[in-house]
Amino acid sequence: MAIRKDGIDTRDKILKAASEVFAKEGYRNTTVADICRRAGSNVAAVNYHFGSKDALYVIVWRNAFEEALRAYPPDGGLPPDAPAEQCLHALVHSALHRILGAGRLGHAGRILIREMSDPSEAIRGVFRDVVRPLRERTRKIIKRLLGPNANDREIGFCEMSVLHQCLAMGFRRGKLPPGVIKGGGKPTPELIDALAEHITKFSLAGIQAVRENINNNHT
Amino acid sequence: MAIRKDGIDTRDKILKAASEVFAKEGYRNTTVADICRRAGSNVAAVNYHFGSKDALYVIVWRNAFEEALRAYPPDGGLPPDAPAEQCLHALVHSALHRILGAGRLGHAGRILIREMSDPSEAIRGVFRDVVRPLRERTRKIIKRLLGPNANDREIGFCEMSVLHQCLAMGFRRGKLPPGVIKGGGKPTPELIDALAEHITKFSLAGIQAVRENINNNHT
Amino acid sequence: MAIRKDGIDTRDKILKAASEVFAKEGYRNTTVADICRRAGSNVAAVNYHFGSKDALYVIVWRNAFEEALRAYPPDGGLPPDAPAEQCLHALVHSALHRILGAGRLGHAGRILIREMSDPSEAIRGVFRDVVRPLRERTRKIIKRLLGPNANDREIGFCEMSVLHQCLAMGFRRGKLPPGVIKGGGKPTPELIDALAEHITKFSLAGIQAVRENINNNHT
Amino acid sequence: MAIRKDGIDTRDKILKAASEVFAKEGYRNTTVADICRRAGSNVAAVNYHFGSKDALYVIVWRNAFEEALRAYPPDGGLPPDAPAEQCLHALVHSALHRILGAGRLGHAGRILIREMSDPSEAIRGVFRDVVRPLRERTRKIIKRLLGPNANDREIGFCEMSVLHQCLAMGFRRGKLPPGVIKGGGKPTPELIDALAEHITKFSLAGIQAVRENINNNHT
DNA sequence: AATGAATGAGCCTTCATTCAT
DNA sequence: GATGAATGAAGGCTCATTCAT
Repeated sequence: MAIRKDGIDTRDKILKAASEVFAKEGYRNTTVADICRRAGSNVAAVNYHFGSKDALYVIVWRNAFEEALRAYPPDGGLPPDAPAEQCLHALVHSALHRILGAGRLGHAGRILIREMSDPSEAIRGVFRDVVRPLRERTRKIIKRLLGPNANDREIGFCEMSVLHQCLAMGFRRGKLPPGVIKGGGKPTPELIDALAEHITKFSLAGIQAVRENINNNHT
Repeated sequence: MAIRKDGIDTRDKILKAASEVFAKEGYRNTTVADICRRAGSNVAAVNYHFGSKDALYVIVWRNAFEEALRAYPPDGGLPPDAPAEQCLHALVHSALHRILGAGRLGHAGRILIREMSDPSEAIRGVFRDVVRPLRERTRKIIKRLLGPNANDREIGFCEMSVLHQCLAMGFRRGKLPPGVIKGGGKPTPELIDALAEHITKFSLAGIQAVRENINNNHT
Repeated sequence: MAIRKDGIDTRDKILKAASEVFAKEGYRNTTVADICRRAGSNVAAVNYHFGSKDALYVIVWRNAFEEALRAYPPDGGLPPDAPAEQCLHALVHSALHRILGAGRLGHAGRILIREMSDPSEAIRGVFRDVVRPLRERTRKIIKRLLGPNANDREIGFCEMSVLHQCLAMGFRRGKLPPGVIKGGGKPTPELIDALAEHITKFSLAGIQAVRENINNNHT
Repeated sequence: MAIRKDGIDTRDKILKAASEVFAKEGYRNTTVADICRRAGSNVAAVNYHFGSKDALYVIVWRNAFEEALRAYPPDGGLPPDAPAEQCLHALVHSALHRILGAGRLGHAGRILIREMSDPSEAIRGVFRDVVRPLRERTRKIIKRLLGPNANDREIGFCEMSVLHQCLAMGFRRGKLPPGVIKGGGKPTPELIDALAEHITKFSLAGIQAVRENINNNHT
């Protein structure tokens, strides 16, 4: 019944525009007018389709994260009983792609980073839902790598070491420091892969060192 | 020529209030009224003393950073020819204290983190002036640890690994994940020290692994 | 030429919904969306069927009033030459039922009251058409009760005394003051009848007093 | 220190403008812009001085009512033990002046009437505080006039009969029906006095009739 | 005949800044 | 030197209405 193509189009256009602007500018810096201008629609359109700026933000966020998780699942397609080293690599690899990826696929990471340092009231719930599982997964892998003698603090520290190497990439807003890439431009997929390789190797060595330390102290 | 004591007081009170609120809420979430209410002065005071919200922000930022650097110098008081391992520890230790420290001394770190993920136009210049030297210092230490065969990319990657483990702490806004500290509260100086210990050890092992890899590839 | 049954249905549903909402919330507090939600139709329906919110309001008003007048005619079915006392009672009785009556029949009264204190431009015409005859009828009855010596002011005052006792009930929005009815709830038909009884008796005594006063002054 | 005359002036101008517009148009129909235009100030002034439209409304309301009560106290300056007939007259007289009075003194009544038929959420509390005492006073007088045998319903009915004759005048928004005053214009103080006279006499007769009825039924 | 989509005008409020003392 | 008052430029949202099917 009177399904108008442009109805869906406008909604999607707004969603697209919003995810771009939110990712780039953050919640507070983005105005509804910005989004609508970019989507080529009227200011009232956001409210019509989503109810409020807040609600739009939540939807954009959820969409972006789900899409990114689909494109780069944290298990990298590995079986649950794969070696912990491979699991760690898969985790790091997918996280980096989500955070640094170009286009839509990078929005999730960028929004996430913003939320971490500047949480919008609107989104705490979503945030928790999405970040906790990731942390759990990391934790499990770390546990396997540290062995049975590790205590909570040691696990927690290693968890932070690994995750922070990935998350902090979001700071750079897609730009790597000079020296790593000529001109400090945006990272190519190949560079992201190399970075994942590095972080994995770096972290495995770090974790191994912690493990040895634990075992020495226990004997 | 009596120096207007309370003039200076007001200025200082605003500076103090501003650094607290900016650190906690970020630039855009902070209103001039917030600051002035907290400083016990009136809304016009900010503009009167500093010209604009922007200018106040820049000053707050510079002050906070300089104060933090004085309190926790990145060289930790070590002589320039100290062993690279000690230098790395000093670097990490001071960075963590600047970022996680309680009270005024933590403001610098928190403002820094915010700026990284949400740069205010007002501050790009200051930002560069302040961050680059730190990066240079880190780079030099990494270079010494990696040996003469390391190329720019390898150095850059390790530099990021180390710095990001520190910087990302700012995300947490002073709260560590559960398991590391009971209740996820604010970190004590002791905990910060332990964390510095961990990051240093973790990173040295990571760097060492990278170094071995380099040498293997070169033979 | 099948008559679009659901077309009429929609129109009627809107009319019903509108009369309820208008009576309860008043013209300005009612949104077209409110009405359409309640009618189970879409926002465009009001404009489609009635042209505008204003036009719908006018129609609702007229309908409600005519329906109420049919259900409770001001003459109460009395012959024109019935005793003035009975006519007064019939008038009061029907007015109270129109104003306080439950369901559709009360809408007319409630809308009327609202219009009196907050006239919408849209309706002045209708309002006059509908109120004037009532006033005329009241006036005639009062005249008979006051006798031939009453002047316009005396008639007008008594007219107001009687009508206002009825009309002001609309203020209460269907709730009577505590003491009159337990819990201050909505009036039952029996209570309305009792109230009509009271107002009639009260007013007849009042009018009689005015009449005596007139006659004393004239002698 | 730096008391600016115009500060107070603006606040007062807004208060004045607001009480006029609110009384004339009601809460919902009045825009902040209307008020400020009338007060010759900026739209932001309302928020600056009063915090919100709601808060302004509450203040206007309270002011208007208090001022009106001061100008026309419900006891009319009578001693508490004055004859009930005189008390009733004083009550009616003052109520009518408050409701029909010209200029500022009439605003209270007009706002009151609006609130009765179209309550703003903002004001329920104030409303109760202000109306209940009046009702109590009326009730006491009625009780004295009805004698000891009256029950709650009889008292309540009479209370309504008296109060409604006064309150409903607010409907007219200052205009009396044709016949009472040439041209249906605004009531003069003299006319208001005459009306008070009428309502008192009318009501005393009504109450007396109710009383006789009570006593007949009790024997 | 009917409707989901879209719009623009308008409203209340916030806020950095300026004014006048 | 300092401040209470005042402002204008947005910003988010509501709503009656119009558009396109």
